[in-house]
Amino acid sequence: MNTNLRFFLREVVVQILSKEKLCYYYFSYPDKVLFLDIETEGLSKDRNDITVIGIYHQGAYRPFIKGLNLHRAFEFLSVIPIWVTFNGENFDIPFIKAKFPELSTPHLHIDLFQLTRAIGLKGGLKRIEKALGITRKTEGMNGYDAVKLWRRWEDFGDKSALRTLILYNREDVVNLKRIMEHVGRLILGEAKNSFLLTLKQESMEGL
DNA sequence: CATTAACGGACTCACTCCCC
DNA sequence: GGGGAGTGAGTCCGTTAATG
Repeated sequence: MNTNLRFFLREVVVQILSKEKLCYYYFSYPDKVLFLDIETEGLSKDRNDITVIGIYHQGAYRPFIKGLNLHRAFEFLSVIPIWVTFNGENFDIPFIKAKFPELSTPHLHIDLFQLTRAIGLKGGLKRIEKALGITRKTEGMNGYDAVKLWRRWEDFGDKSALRTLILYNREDVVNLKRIMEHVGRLILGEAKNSFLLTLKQESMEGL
């Protein structure tokens, strides 16, 4: 086997194992996993602030709101080592780092954006929810609506806007778990099948 | 040996996608 | 609208094979 081919195969194995490993840890340590989704005032972590941090941990959803209790999210984020996000690598975590510079990053970060792509599920969170048959009360809303809802709360004290924003964030973060369960079972199932297939082929060759 | 075409890897660049 | 990652098309360059 030439060097390039060997290098390529090793990369493939590492890729497969890393996906599998993330899912393995997810299912092995459910009490050490939190689902995280933030809402912000805009897209720039330098210019815009976090408005809501939604954390779903052991079946309980907790919203942390700017101006009320946002800093208390730190207590969860600093203690729970496995974080599950959607596109968090490029969005949520840079914002969190900017907000809490003293916070160490998660020991294990599962970015569902990468895992869903890896299994051929294309698109953003909302599109993937649809593909998996997941419905929501805040159907049709997007992140920019979340910005506008926050402005209504902050500028006019509109409590219903804040309630809708929290509901939107709750559905985002709870649906992360449903997607994670689906993707995780699929990846670990595939890994198990490919392992069994290899065993079967090897035993056939032995005959 | 010299030339040329064909091929493939490496690289760039523009574009798209994703989060709010 | 900000910014990072992925993707696909286009380009360049080195290697190889074919041919005179």
